[in-house]
Amino acid sequence: MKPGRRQDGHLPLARSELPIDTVALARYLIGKLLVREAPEGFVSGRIVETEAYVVGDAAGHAYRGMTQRNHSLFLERGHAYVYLAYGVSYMLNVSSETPGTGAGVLIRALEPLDGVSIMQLNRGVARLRDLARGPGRLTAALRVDRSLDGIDLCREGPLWLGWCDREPGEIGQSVRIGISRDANRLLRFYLRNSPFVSGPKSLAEQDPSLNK
DNA sequence: AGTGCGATTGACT
DNA sequence: GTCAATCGCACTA
Repeated sequence: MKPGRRQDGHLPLARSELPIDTVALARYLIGKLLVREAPEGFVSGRIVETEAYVVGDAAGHAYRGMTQRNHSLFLERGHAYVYLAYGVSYMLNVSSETPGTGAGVLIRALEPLDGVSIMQLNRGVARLRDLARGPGRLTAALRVDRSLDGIDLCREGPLWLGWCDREPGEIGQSVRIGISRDANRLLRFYLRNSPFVSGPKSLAEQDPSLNK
């Protein structure tokens, strides 16, 4: 890579490299790139926080079977499932497991890399740390909405996953954020020491057995 | 047809 | 720290 120049020639992740298992995929995606090619320009970020919504998970949208909303969760791994949460924020998931099985990984936070000025415009916020820290914030920064639901994230297009040549760093684990069912499982993964991670990172959260 | 409830965020005390 | 906004969905009747 040439010094002083951003490397934009990223390659999409090969689907064959994606772990089929949802938890393994959630870990795997930490440190990878999320790339958005929009009319406004090229935007990318490094994934620093994910959550697994596994098979048989009462907190998962596929728990009660396939519906019109969640059918993308049942696609072959590496497809986008986008839905509107609280009528306010779009959530971006990567489908996992084998075709016909409903499970996925929620992307919860990005470290902004390319297109920072575009993200600032989309978010109406200037501070780098606040651009994509949170699942609803990152979709706003990247202009991800239901129109991107179901697209293949393993090939170049409006939204895709890419390789990152930087070392991921140490990965932390904790309970998931904002859910009430199946709430004690350690299915959230994040880059330790990253300021771009959402939510608390207390010891107690990382290990609920420390709670009194 | 009506109801309750979120995989959240931003504004405010 | 608390709380309202906001709407699509799943469920009941």
